[in-house]
Amino acid sequence: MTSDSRLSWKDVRDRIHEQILTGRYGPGDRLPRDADIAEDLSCARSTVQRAMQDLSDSGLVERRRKGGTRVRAEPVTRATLDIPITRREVEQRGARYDYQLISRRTAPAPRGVLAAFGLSRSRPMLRVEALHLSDGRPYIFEDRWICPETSPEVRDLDFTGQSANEWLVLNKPYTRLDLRFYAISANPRQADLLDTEPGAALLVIERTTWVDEAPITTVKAITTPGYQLLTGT
Amino acid sequence: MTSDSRLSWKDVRDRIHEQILTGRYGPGDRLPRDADIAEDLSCARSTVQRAMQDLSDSGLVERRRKGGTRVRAEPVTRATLDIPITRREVEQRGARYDYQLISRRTAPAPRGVLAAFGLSRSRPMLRVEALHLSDGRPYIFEDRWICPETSPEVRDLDFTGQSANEWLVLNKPYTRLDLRFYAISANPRQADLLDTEPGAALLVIERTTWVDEAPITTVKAITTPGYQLLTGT
DNA sequence: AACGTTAATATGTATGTACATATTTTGTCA
DNA sequence: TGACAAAATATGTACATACATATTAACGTT
Repeated sequence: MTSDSRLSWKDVRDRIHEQILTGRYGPGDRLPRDADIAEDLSCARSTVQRAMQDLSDSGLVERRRKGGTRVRAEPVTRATLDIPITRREVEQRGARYDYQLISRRTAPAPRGVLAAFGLSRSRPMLRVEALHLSDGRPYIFEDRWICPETSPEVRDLDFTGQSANEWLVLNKPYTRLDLRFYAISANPRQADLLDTEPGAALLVIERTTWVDEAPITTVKAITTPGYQLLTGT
Repeated sequence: MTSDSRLSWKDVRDRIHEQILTGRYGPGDRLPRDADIAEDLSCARSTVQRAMQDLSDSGLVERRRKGGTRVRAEPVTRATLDIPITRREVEQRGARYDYQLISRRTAPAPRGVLAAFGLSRSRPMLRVEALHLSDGRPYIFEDRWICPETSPEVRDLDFTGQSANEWLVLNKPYTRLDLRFYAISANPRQADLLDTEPGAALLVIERTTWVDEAPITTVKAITTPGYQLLTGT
């Protein structure tokens, strides 16, 4: 990758990956130590280290100090998921984006919300319901709770122009994120809002964020029928 | 992290992360070059590089040669998803795992399967339908197509004892993976297999894998009602 | 002003060395 | 034999240096 003579860490990674692919090393097998591989390929140990780091990140291999490196015995399917701001998601599909605030009011957080945050005692939070539209048709309905103790600014925001989704993602970076996906049957209200039939199967993307243990927001993004969430490109 | 005097790359990363959190650098802003940060913190540039690499991987920051480092203007919610082998998933919940082969036969791959692989002309593939059970109750129904040209071994496997899920994950590492999630309404057959009502909302996890452009398998994992897919721990 | 070439520059990579850290292994003593 | 301490060891990190590479900025020519 770097030059034609020197070995790049990606070359080393691919080499080892291939040896795993071809069965040279099977699940649970121990690989040679970095230093030996480095000598074998006549490159620096740090180059092997970088390659191994990547293989470890991708879940193919497990490394432990003194224990060495071994191929994962119980492999997992690991993927990275990118969820953009909804506006951007719509626009990137070449559609026109619209946003509609449905409700915004403060109320004591219900049990489900407290559970998502891992809180025990109840407290008032800001609930924002909104609809994202693609080419004028409902796209995602979001039901969001925001903790005003962590984000006092929200008291002065009405979320009519800019969605809470966008404002939070732009202004409230998080240190911890929980994501969950599941399917629900549309209840009458959801069906009405999303312009579909009650009972329709809907994918829900639930997201909860914190800054250092302090809860920021939790949101249920209820998608329209047929919505698909993809990995990669 | 390393010692008490020297600065570890995680320290540097957290420091910069915090400066982004506190608004010292906002979306789109350009950060100082690595070398300057290194001098500021009196550490090596490679330490800053390592920290920046991590911030870049986590989607918080974008780096371009000569262009420098800047805070992502359109942030994304990035998460890593680990999908274990179904057997292990069940066992880790403390439940008993059972597996039931429903059908195994060769047939021309339908359009949807060819589309998933990105193939144009049809060809025969092995279809395997199976049920994973948790404590004797249906857990996931998998509808899988395997390309026998890429994995000739499957011709001699009956998948009665070991599931195709497990065999493939253990023996067929992939180089490319596509994942998609969506919701469906159970049709009568699915409802019957999963012991639920027709019309129930079900989460579907669709997975397609390749080795270097050669298709391995594509599978629809149709989960039981209430199933949730989580990130992190 | 428009365009293509050249220089400048910030990040990316490779290397060697020196320690740090987490485990395992070994050794010792009761 | 068993428990605990000490040595051995493989990975992890930090640093300094040298070069590679991609991209922007500068510059001159038409």
